[in-house]
Parts: sequence; C-alpha cells; structure tokens
Amino acid sequence: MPKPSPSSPPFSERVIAAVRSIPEGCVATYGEVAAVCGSPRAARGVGAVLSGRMEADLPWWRVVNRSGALTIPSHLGLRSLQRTLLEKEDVGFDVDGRVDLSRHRWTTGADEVD
DNA sequence: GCATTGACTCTAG
DNA sequence: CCTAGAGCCAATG
Repeated sequence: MPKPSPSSPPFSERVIAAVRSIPEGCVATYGEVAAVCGSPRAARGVGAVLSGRMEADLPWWRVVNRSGALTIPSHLGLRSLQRTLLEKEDVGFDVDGRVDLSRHRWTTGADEVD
C-alpha cells in the first residue's frame, strides 16, 4: 500500500520556499505564489501563511496582490514598511501606490513568454 | 473537527 | 478604469 507521501511538505513550507525564491528587486503576486504551491486559487492561503511566518526569514514584502497594490493591514504599520522595503530593493511605485508589475513581476520561469 | 476570519482573485455592472 | 458581490483556500480559536 502506498505510504503517506513523505515527499509532500505542507502548503506553509511550500509558500515559504516560493517567497524565499523571489530575487531582490522583484515582486510576486499571491496567486503566483499559490500557483507554485500547487493551488492557484489559494491566494488567500498564501496570505494566511505569511501572517504566521512573517517572523521567519521570509521576504513577505516582495509579495503583493494581483494589482501590485499592498493589501497588508495598515494598522500594524506594515503597509508603510513594505513600501519602504520595496523602494530600498530598487522597486518603483505608481502614483496610486502600486508596484510596477510590468517591471518587477517575478516569475518561476515555468511559463515564461518572450 | 466545526465555525470564523483574512496580507486574494474573478466576474459582472 | 473602478466598485460591488460571490467564491476559494488555509490558518486560527
């Protein structure tokens, strides 16, 4: 009988690995990270994981929503922190406070056009 | 183990 | 292009 798949790490770990794989000066969307995790519809799950692993060595600030906007709770001051960190990473912001996804959109290289 | 919440995304207007 | 509503997934109590 098939063993309980020992090579199936939890989603959390996969999200951590995906986010950690994001190079400096680049940003990825929750849906992109979720897709790499195996669930393209688990965009919310990614946020849930990040909120619980933010204390780890995880560049959570490189993760933005599909519009490139920072959907992080501002009451914790994290929104300003993320924007500051991204600006320090050489990431540009739009006048609306959104990241230039056309310029910093990170991809896994699995489905790269061009 | 069920119910609620939340750093999302999609479709429709 | 922006707003509104519904759906999906995972974490937490």
